[in-house]
Amino acid sequence: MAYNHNVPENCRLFILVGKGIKEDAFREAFGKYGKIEDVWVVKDRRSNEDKGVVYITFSKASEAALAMQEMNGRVVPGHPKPIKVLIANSKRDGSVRDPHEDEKILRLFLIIPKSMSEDELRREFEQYGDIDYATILRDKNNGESKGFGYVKFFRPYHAALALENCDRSFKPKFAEPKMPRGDRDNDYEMDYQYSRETRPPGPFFRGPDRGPDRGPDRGPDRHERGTKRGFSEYSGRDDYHDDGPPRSRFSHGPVGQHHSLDDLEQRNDEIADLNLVGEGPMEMIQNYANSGCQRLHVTAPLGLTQQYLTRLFSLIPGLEYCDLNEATGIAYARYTTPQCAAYAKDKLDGFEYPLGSRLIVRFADVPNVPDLKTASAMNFENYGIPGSSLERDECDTIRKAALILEKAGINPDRVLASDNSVERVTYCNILLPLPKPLSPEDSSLAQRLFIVCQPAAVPERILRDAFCRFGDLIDVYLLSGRNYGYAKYASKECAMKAISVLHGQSIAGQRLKVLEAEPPKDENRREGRDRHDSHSE
DNA sequence: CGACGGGACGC
DNA sequence: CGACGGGACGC
Repeated sequence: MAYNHNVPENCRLFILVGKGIKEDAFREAFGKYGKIEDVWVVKDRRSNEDKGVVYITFSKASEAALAMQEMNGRVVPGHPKPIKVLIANSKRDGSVRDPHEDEKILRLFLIIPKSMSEDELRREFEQYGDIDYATILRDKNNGESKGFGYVKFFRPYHAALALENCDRSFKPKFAEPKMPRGDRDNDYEMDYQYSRETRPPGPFFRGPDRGPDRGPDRGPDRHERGTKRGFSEYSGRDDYHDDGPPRSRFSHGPVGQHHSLDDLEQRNDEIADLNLVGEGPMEMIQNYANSGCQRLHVTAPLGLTQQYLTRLFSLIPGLEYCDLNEATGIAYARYTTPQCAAYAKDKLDGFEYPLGSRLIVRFADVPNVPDLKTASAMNFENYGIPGSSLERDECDTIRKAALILEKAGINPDRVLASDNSVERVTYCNILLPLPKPLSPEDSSLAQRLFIVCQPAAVPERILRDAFCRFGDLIDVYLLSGRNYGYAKYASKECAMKAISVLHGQSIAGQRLKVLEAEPPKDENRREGRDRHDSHSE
């Protein structure tokens, strides 16, 4: 536990190769899927010969999962044999293979608000990819939620994306495999499920060439990738290898700064998945009513830059230009067809960008008729709060789009101010210091703050973004269903700084009170050294 | 088919 | 006024 506790789970690949391993070729081939932290070519201790194994550690599980998905069964330049790529066991587990080890990379354990239904849970997580099941554990007697549950994906990449991007209050972890016992033997009979043959043609998918090493017993070639996949319909890890990007969900591709703008543009059609299932994106755009207007009028939050806005609007196919007056926050964007423009308006109006504020998108050349959606888009303080005036579909759309942005290396959460020690964030009335990393969850608590949001609660991600900026933040949360809560800091100085800056300010439209917390209600006194425990053991 | 180096570091 | 969160899977 000394050096290990900050490495994310499932971010290391175990790769089977032949001898004669060239490390650089691996760095080159795998580097495009993410940030490589370590490459280790395993050699025999005495003879110094390759053992045919390479470990590659990525900075995140999603990068490793994507690399596995894309590289398994492929040939690395300079190496004759196709490689096999697996998520490595933790060092602790050694080489033992759990019969249900896929659960370690497909299934998440989650803390779930008691009020949330399984349907809501599923909807919340299916933005990251296809879900096998979403379950909430309930009390056997009264059916009440126990406050936790599981979501299982079909692909490790999607599980990792969910883990890394879902609201932190879910406290997501990769689930430990746990099987009632003895059941699901048929797991081992069905194999295949995903194969290259089911991949549609097109630039985002590798050609129909089948990897040379698919193994002899892949089962029938044609297999539909329907939505009704059963519980135990796949088994070996091979199933999610080698399958290219997922189809009916957008795939985010490489993550963060490794994602080039070109990659982004290549994935234009995937944004069409924002809220539609079934139709192809182009068809869908064609089906938009011809408003007769190709030009959009955009009202952007002050501080948003030309570059970011252009990147956002170019996610919708057909952008001709996007010109922002950074002084006024007014932009005009033009698309090649009225349908594209209508599509862009539909997708981006009300879009939360950056965190805590929204874009307003109108047709530029027709009379401005405010509609319901616009009205709700403007009161951002309601976003994400139960009873919000936003329809669920809209929230989903916004979340999905924000996710795409993040994966594209655009940070939707902040807009830099000219001074580079503080920045303007549109959810807050004052300039704030730049975000700082959180302290590990097991850090020792130095100071607790009591927070009140008046009159209503503020989404947790916004609180986190605000309170982390003073450093050493361990956690911040509101009590469920309440407008008050706590922030925990690992140092008193940082906590006091948070009070001095944030107390009395406005966050997402709510007035904030930030005070030193009183000691917890009925906590066992850890004072002094009196340990006159009468209990044995 | 198939599994683990080096360096790590607060007292 | 506004005070204390949740954590592993059916018998």
